[in-house]
Amino acid sequence: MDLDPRKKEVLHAIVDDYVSTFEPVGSKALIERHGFDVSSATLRNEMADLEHMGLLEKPHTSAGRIPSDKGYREYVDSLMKVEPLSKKEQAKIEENIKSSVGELGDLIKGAADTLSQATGFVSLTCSPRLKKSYLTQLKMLMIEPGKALVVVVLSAGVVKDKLVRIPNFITDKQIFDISNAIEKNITGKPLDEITLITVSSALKGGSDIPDSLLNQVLYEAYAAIKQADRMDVYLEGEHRMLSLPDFSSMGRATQLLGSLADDGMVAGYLNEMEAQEKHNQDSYMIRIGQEITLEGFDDCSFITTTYNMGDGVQGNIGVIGPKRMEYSKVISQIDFVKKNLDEQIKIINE
Amino acid sequence: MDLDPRKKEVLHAIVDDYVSTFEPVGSKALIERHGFDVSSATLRNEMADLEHMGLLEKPHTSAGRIPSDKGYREYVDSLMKVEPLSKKEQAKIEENIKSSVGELGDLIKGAADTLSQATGFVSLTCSPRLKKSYLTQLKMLMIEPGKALVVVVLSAGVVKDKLVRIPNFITDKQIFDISNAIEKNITGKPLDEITLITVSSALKGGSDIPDSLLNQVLYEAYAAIKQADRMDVYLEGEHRMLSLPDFSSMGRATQLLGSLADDGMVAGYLNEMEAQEKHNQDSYMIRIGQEITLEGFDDCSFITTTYNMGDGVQGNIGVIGPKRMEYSKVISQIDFVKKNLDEQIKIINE
DNA sequence: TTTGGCACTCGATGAGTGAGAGTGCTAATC
DNA sequence: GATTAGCACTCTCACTCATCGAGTGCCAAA
Repeated sequence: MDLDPRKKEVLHAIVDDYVSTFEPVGSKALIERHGFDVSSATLRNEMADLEHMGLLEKPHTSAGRIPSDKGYREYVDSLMKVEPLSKKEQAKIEENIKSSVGELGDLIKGAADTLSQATGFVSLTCSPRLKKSYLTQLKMLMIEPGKALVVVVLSAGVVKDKLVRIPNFITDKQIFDISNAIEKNITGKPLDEITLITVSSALKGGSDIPDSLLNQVLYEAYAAIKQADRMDVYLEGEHRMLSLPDFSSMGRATQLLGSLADDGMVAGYLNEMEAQEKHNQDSYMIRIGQEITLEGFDDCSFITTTYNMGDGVQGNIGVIGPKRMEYSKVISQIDFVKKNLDEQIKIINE
Repeated sequence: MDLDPRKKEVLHAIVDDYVSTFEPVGSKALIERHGFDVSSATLRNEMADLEHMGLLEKPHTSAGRIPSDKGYREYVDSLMKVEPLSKKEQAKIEENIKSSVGELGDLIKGAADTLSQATGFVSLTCSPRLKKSYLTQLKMLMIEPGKALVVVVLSAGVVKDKLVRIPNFITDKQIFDISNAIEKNITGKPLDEITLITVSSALKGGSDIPDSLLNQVLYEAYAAIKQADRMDVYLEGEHRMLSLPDFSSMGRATQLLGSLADDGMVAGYLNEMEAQEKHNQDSYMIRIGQEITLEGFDDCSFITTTYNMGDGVQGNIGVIGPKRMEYSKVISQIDFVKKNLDEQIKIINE
């Protein structure tokens, strides 16, 4: 979109104003608050132009203008300048994240909490897609007769486990042997290339256990491996959306929280988003208003980026907020949280 | 509270009416809908009496009556009759719970989802208090140099694990020996009697690892054991509260969801409730309105019961709903979900 | 103890009104 | 050709006011 400089200024000013006041911006207000040295009539003409171009809208005839989805998009793509957070805000985020020590899961949860608190919106984290990471260890541990714990260790130090049932009279020693054999078979293979056949091959016949029982154990091991790839989406701070004027009508609020409650839907959309822009990894994915194809998110924006777990394994972190948000600030916040998270993960992993 | 029979009838009718209509109940409505064969004036007198006794309230002078917290309490304690669910409802719940197969965690989550869906309120589950359960196994598994997985197995078949850091040059074999020694030391002990000293005793000096490093490993093992006792509260269906007329004012809704977002607070209160009525295990704990000492739950009720994991280990399951609820029905629903959950857990554990 | 009658209270509803903010358009001006 | 002043017009919002109806409390009679 090619706008002459003044139109850019006007759009910029209207977005800024609307975001901070949540009130349609009129030509007079624009002069008062932004020191344009032209008359209100001139601005009215500019605004009418911007409206024809689809960048602004009017809620009704005698109100000021608000940015359209396209207007926000233009603002995000070409107008805004992302500035770093103040020292104070940085310190708060740093402190928050550092205090959520412990395991990886706690750390990510802590980052999500921090992000939601900082932005006042819903934060979203998604466990890394592990399809491409490879398996480094597989252990099966007898818990009691008939029950074993399968521990799957992946590259990037990710550990997953699953409690499975096995035939009752399989012994400690047998499980140990089986898991060693499986491990030998599949170590180093990317997760998405492991099939039940890969798991089983080279095992049958080499054991003193009847095939049918062995198959059961193998299947459980295989299921545990596949489950490691489960995509976990975690949303935090849903209630914060209720305090926003954007969702102060009960209807909208109900609908939004209802949609958010369906983790699976959000996870699916995240996947879709990622497929759309595979090119620029490590940068931001932004979806504004109706660009979001999910029902009920017309007044929202998604902003996500990736965090790094090493070995190229990446998860997602970001926010879901009202489309009327301070994009530049929110992006800084996400960016800073992400950096801190990356750092802490590195420390955990050595 | 000793009420003459007609007062009982009147209170019963008012609670029923108010719960289903959410409108203050007047003397006329009472006659129309409940076929009392006395005049409205008589009922007015009865209602005035019940109000003096603190069982009813008036929102304002010219409105009907609504039950007070004390009124609901009387209703719950002496008036209502709990009736079994219809076959249809039973079937739906059964089906729902059976479809959430997999690990214990999935099962409990599934039960919570089912309960929330059936009642339309927030469901609440809490992992069992494990203080009194004893340790049956402890294994440490080397993941990579410097990292080990501690697997803690408790009575009732509960398995917990934690990824810990250990000194870099401790070997596979050493970890194996240490975990065996610890296991020997504490197997059979109740969780709350295990201290760092119990874990360490009889180990020092008996190994070729320097004490300071050994201590680090022991401490991590101890931390993993202690963490097994972590009380996990899971709330599901918060958004459903928004659809209830009871919380249709934005202010109340915001406050309620804000409070619910603090899992820790709810967990703490649950503990407190349990301490108060240790006598009648396996039955219901009900808290109505202001009986709940947490801020912001004046219009809510908690109803919880316990589910059984075997060996006397019990977790909690229940709902948080508006105090204006069909208590008898909700109790039946909780009861039925609990029974199904108990059954499924038994199947998982054999 | 119950009942009919009556005056009174109070919230909800809806119509009417005026103020205020903002627009688009036209004609004059730079 | 771009800018501006002026003006008629539109639409929302807040406020007032009157009315309606459901429900109460109380009193006197049955």
